[in-house]
Amino acid sequence: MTVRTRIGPSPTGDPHIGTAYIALMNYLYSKKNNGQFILRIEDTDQARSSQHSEAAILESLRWLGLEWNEGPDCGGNHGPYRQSERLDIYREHISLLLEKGHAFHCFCTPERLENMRSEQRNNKQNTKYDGCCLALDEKDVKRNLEKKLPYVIRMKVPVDGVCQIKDMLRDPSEISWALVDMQVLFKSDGYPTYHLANVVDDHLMEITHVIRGEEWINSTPKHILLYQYFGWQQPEFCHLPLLRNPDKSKLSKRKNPTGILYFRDMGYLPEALVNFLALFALSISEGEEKRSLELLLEDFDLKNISLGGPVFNIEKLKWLNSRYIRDDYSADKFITALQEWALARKDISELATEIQSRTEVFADVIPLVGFLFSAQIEVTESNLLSKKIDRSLLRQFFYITITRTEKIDSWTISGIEEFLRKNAALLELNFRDLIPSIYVAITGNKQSLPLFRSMHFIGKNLTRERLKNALATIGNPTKKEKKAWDKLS
RNA sequence: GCGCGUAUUGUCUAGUGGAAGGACGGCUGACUUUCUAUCAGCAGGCCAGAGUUCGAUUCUCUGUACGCGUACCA
Repeated sequence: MTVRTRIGPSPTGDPHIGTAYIALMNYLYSKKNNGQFILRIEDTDQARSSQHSEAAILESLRWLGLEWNEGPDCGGNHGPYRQSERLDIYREHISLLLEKGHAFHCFCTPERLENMRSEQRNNKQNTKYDGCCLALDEKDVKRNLEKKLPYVIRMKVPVDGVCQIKDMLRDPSEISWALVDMQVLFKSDGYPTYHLANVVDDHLMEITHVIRGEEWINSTPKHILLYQYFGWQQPEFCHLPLLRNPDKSKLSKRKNPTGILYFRDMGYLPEALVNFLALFALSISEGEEKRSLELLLEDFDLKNISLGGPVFNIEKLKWLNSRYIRDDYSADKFITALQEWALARKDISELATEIQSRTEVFADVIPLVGFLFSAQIEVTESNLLSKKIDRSLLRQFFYITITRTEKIDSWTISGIEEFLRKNAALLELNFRDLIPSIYVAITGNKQSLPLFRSMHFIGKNLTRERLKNALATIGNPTKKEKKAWDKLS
């Protein structure tokens, strides 16, 4: 049997370094076993999915050099590879479950569910669907459907017994069925949830090994149960530990740069990033850690992976990157690569006339554009602060802006302006008064190239890093402040 | 709260029932006009407690910490 693995990113937000890590492990495992690696876009969340994000995912994975055998762009024999284009398939399968009595219609309103859960919490019970709609008979269901009441479809779950979860890297573990919720499989918008789509697709796409993050361990019983309901053989499961921040919390944008494209824009080399991520599964105890993808493949064994959540250590990544730059690049190649990075990574021409109009002689240009190409810029407290803006409010402005960048998807010039204005309005700050401080945070100077265009050029990830740096300079929020400010943002 | 998972230096890790090894980072020195790089060296560790044992970082139990889950998000 051919080994087939997959990466199933959901196109919500910036492609994440964690996705690269899981993708790499799937890629390496399939290659090691002469198998195939599939890319599937899991866009079942209509509200949050975007085309922009999907394009960014393909771009990032391609940049890393993780080529897939089948995917939404190149097709394959098991398509389509975008879940939003497979709705008929899911409908077919959900009615199968309905027929067999493994699933049921649920007409409970979100309000009722919310009340039910808070009551359960008050009684120190586990929150779990109470099975209210399980009592509905066929006639009730039919009547409700005719009334066009909104509904979801939930899976039935055994009342007692335990589910055993086998994992390639761990001892089998057990979870009692009593603890497993009657998961929604089909949402009221007619889209499947991850659980249904994932199982159906993995089966139909003949995925043999499901290698994914350990955040899925707890819902694995639901997946196992679905395989049983359908009468399918379940794949091998392998749950990988999640990447961590330096403080051991789950890797997050708030604390660390996590966008794959951020690393590209900062001048990391894809081979260095891949090498670095692969080190987590290599367990090379001695000898050279700098290894090409081919070399990595030679010694790759999923079993070597350490189960403790590894901290994403950017210092070591930088060291590896510098090794690649020194060892693998001639002076000529280095200059060429540098030029490509600086001028072709994004279209500097969008700023050309702005730069031009501020240039007396060419020598003016480098200091003027320096901030566009730097990872860090120097900012001082006195430059950031302004008489017109209260310090605490300015800190709050930076804080909510950082937080809110996570939620906006597109990053257009006009969108950026609107975004900043909204945040200012939220704090009842005069936007004009605020501008100088933002200039300093982003460019390092009170006067520079146009702000929104500059922010657009450096991108959302770097913008966030600059704002974080500015916030740290005038004082990170205390725990109390964080709590209060989080409510606003 | 409940469930699941994990635990070797600051970080990534190797390894073992009998003096814990490598890499990044740090520090010192050599080289270099300086800074890198390079070379040489130094410091730093088995989460805690109990049990089994002649002997436990390794086996068992308990605890602690951290993470994940507890959604019509994935």
